[in-house]
Amino acid sequence: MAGTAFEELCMLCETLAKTPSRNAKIELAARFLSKLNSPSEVSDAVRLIIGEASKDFTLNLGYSHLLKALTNITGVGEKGFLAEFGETGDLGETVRRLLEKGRRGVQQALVFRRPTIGEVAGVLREIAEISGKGAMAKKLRILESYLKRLTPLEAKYFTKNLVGEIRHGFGEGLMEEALASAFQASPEAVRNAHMVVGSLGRVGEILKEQGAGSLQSFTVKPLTPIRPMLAEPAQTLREALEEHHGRTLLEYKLDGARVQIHKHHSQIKIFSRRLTEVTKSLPEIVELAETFRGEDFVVDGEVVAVDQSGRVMPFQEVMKRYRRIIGVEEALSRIPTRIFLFDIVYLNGEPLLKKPLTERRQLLEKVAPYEFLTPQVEASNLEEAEAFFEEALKAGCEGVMAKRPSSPYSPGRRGKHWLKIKRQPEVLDLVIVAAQYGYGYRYRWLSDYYLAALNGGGGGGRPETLPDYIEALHGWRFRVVGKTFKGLTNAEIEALTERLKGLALETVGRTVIVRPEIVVEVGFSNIQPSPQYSCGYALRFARILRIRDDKKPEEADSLDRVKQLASKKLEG
DNA sequence: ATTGGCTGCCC
DNA sequence: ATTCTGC
DNA sequence: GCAGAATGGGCAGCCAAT
Repeated sequence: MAGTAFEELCMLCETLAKTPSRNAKIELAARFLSKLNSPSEVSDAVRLIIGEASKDFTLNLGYSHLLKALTNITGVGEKGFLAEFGETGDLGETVRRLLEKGRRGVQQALVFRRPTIGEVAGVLREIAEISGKGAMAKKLRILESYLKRLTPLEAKYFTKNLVGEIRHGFGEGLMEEALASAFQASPEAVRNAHMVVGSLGRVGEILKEQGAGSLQSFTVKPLTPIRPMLAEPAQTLREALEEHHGRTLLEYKLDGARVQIHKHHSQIKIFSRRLTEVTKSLPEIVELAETFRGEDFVVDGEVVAVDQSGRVMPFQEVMKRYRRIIGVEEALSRIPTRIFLFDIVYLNGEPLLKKPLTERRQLLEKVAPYEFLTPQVEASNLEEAEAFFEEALKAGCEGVMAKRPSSPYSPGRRGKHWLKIKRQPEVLDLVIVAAQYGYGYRYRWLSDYYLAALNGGGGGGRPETLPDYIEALHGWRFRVVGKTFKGLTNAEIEALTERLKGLALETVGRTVIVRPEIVVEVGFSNIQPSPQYSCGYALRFARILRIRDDKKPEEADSLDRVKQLASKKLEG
């Protein structure tokens, strides 16, 4: 049977974008999916509708390559591209409009047979598979030839899939519902299968091929990663205790990287939070896992970097190990790691997802020696909880996790079974020295702000980066220590945009450098050494807490204060 | 052989 | 990762 | 309360340019 046209999928996406009601979106998508011809077509369609394709295989092709290809096809340069982009804030829509204005090489899209869903997915797969010398040129050639033969509408959604931003308000969660509706399965069964197999496209394929009944057999099995269970943020320990009815299990929340360790017979694999394999980067963890008891198991934990004396090192240090595949041996001795396990979801033939946490913890204690487990206490009052929290901070943690003792392991879910309580953010008053126009629904607003501290001297020299240039324009009176788009409501962003436009000094691309007059109170979790900002410091997880109209820029915090806070952290 | 731009993935 | 917003 | 959107700093890897 002939495949369904990709254009039909594009039209569905256009309708989804215009439909606000979630239920209506689900019905539209379900109707579309149930019409499709084959399991592989369902798989491809699901991926292309929610943008899973670009995440499933790595394209190594993005914005700049797209710009290059577009320049070759339409003759429009970066300026023309930015001008068009500024009209909508959407890459896909920009491509559509530019192609409508005309392309070189008299490639009439209509001359070609319309590509099917399977063909478009195949091209993306093809692009992903190219590597080695000359790879970029080859990828670009394919991209260009494809952009030439697609209609503008098709090119829009091809582009959106390329860069992975679909932006029609229809993501994984709603696709799960749509698949359930299209194939008469329960949403829970679809969700469960998704969490275990990792890809919704694959779930759709199975549904089309084997029907809804087949989903029941899906559960954890060693060497196939499942999506890790997630935690919801909570403000206070009190809140966590209340949520868990006065009795909760507290664990260290370490600032490392999530790992899922699988053992099957003698084979060991380690997976990251997003299910990529990191086994080769962590040979010492593999060696360690070989000593654990249990023929087959799947355990969940956090890997952190430690120094020679075993003290937990900052997050940046693990990252030097985490996805490294070149020079692993050398890095191994330079940056030792340590594993902290906190859960087990499979042991010797038996999935443990439905067992209560307390029971899983007991099994985990039988599998791995105590020193490799995350410290855990049971707290039934605030004093106990606070004492443990303090202890966790002293040990170098970002805070604690609070887990409901009876909770099952719900892969990929973020719920109140697991709560994370982080230490209070640190605060600085900083000056907005520049702002950037946003993307998507924020494209008309200056929604992203460069934050700077007062300079006590230093700086100067030839500007090399945009932050340098901003600092130079202000006579190096301020030093940029971060950038944020978080914390303000849309109404506040809109109002701030108007104020900032009135303070504009110079525009560079989509960035507006402004007179340094607006002071904001900024919360953040950390100050880290920065290779990016020339002052050498950067804020982690910065967000605006409030606008300080009561403060003048010269009353903002200084770079010296930033330095002090950073070094205090190191001693602590 | 090194450097730099870019992407993808950690948080 | 964090934050806000519409359903 | 959930799902989705918008976007941060910094790391390694890959490839192209020098």
